[in-house]
Amino acid sequence: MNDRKIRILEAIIQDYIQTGSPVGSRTLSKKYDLQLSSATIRNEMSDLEELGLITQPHTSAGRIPSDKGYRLYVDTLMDRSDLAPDLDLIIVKMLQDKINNIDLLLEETARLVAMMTNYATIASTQTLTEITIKRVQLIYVDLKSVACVIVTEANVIKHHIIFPPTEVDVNLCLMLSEVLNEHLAGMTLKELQKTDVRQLVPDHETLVLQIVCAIISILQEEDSSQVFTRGTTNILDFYDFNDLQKARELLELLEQKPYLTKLLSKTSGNSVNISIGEENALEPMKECSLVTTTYKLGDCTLGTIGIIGPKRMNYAQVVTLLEHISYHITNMLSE
Amino acid sequence: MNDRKIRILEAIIQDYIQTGSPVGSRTLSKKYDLQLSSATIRNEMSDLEELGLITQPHTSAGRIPSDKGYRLYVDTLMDRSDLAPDLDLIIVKMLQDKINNIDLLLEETARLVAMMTNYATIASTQTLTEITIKRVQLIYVDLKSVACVIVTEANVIKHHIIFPPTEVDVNLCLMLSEVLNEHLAGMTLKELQKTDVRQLVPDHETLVLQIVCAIISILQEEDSSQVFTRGTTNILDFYDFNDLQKARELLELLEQKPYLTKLLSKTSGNSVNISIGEENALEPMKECSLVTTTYKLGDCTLGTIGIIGPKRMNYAQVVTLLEHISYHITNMLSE
DNA sequence: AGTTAGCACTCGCCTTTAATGAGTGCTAAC
DNA sequence: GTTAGCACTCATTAAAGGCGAGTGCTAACT
Repeated sequence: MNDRKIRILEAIIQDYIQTGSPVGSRTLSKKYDLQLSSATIRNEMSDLEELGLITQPHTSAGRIPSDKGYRLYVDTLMDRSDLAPDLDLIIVKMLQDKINNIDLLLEETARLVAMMTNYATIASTQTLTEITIKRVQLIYVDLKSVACVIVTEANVIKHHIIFPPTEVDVNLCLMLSEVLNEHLAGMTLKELQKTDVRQLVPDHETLVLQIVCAIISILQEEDSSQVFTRGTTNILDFYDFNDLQKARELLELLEQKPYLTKLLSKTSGNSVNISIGEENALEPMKECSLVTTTYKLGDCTLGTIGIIGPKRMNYAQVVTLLEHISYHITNMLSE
Repeated sequence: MNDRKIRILEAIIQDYIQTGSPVGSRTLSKKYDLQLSSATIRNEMSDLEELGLITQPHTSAGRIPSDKGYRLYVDTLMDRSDLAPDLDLIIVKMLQDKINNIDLLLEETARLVAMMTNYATIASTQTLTEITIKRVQLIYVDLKSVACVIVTEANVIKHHIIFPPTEVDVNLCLMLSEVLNEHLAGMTLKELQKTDVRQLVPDHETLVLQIVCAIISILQEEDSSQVFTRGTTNILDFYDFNDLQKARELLELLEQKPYLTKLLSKTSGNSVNISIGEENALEPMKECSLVTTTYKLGDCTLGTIGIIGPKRMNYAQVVTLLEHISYHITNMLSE
């Protein structure tokens, strides 16, 4: 791997990302300032193919980058492109009035990212298992039903309606709210599960148990994590007409929350994550790349944003955009 | 329009719904028990075309039903097919444990319908403008924020977080909850808007005003109506490969809540509604049919279910299914 | 030894051409 | 009023041929 090979590989990847058709030696020698004849480039390309960085779709076609080639590119070659400064402004403007409602914020973010990139976008709130409870409140609905509302550390509000075995009244609800608040505020799900709540209110042991079960189910239910997808139809552009079937499978997958949650769950660390082609676990994603990032409140991950594009997506643009979005949201949330 | 024409029209529509390719006179005379030669049928078909009930995609092709033809069919010709009795059981089983959470119920319903029909399915909760408030509760979150939770007549719970101008405490929240409950419970949005709330708690006029505004915005916000779509990829089957573009437009439309709400808002009456081809207002829907129904609690419409299929959809099956689903949900909810 | 020009060969893609067959309208006979 | 027969239409499919981008290999050049 000499410097010349690197330059040629970079040119191939850039050209392929731009045009979408296999890149030939003649194109490279003419379009890029490599100072080499097409024959020399052909020799180098042959080597690059042996190294597994590029492949030929068929004999007598140009070369396209392999997964390994893309990986090398995003890891070492790619330089972050700058984001147009007015885009920063737009991002902040579009999102700042949604900052009080995390669901709306997510939805808007997904819309925005999809619009700016023309790729499919997913945004999700984290499951609440590691978030602490800030407040618990029971609301008397009628004789036979009580709404159980919890507010988490991140000001996310969730609720669940329960039907107690015996009739209830307003005062009971208030009293229990007070007791529960006192004992449960500040706990995470794990702590809550370890707590023995049966002694809290001796007269209403079963009711309290029922309520705490409801809270636990709110926190751990998959349903507590919202997921939004936007711009999914862009997927139809990734594939050629003949394998519409594949695009369809992917679209179907994006309709199902469990898969989406799984897809985004791998996002780790505090920067941008990239998963290319075969690196993706899910079958329909193996022709795609996934770029994800998270946004946080303090140390606590609140949600994830992901972009699904073709393997030949504009990584530089996408990474830059996600970095900025994540930065702005994290910033706004911490105020 | 003699009886023979009706029989021929019916045969054409049935055959086209089944096969999807234009129906010719010879096919009709052989496949259906009309006791007529193809030549006679040709003459009748020519008449049916003049009446605007069928059309030819091009000279020398068979006939396909026009929108007007389908309309006649669903209005007078179509006989309800029976639903397999075990399907009734499945419907009840799948839905009954979601009955306490209207959002989950909807999501599951959409999934179920999409699975059973292989058409795209939409389900939405109604906007809450005409529903009465059953209970209001303020939850003290921290010094600077208060969660405002309302429970509606249908046990739907909604919330909104507000940031009062001055600091608050637990007792203030409880006191205000009590007062608001006393005065607002039983009101609909319209009544609420007419009410002058400024005198309720003289010491906290602005706060109360802010809270009531929050309630109003919860009730009237478009966002308060959840919409779920399932099986949207089935749309790709409706169109041929060449006008993939149209399918795409429709898919895009189904990603945008305002359009979906608009689409379903036309559903009226208490039975099943059918809208065929050009009868649909939205451009990308003009190649489709939409079948909708509602489910209710008492007199109050709680939500809508809609199925989007090709104009040649199996109306009998879809109508029957929706009737049953609507019946079961309405039934379950009223318990 | 590295680089380049030249050449034969490959193969996907596009266009043209021809064949096929389902279907129609019209006419004349039953 | 119904039906058989016939000429005609036209989308669809398959085969054939030309085009062009691209490759690998060889031999010559620096």
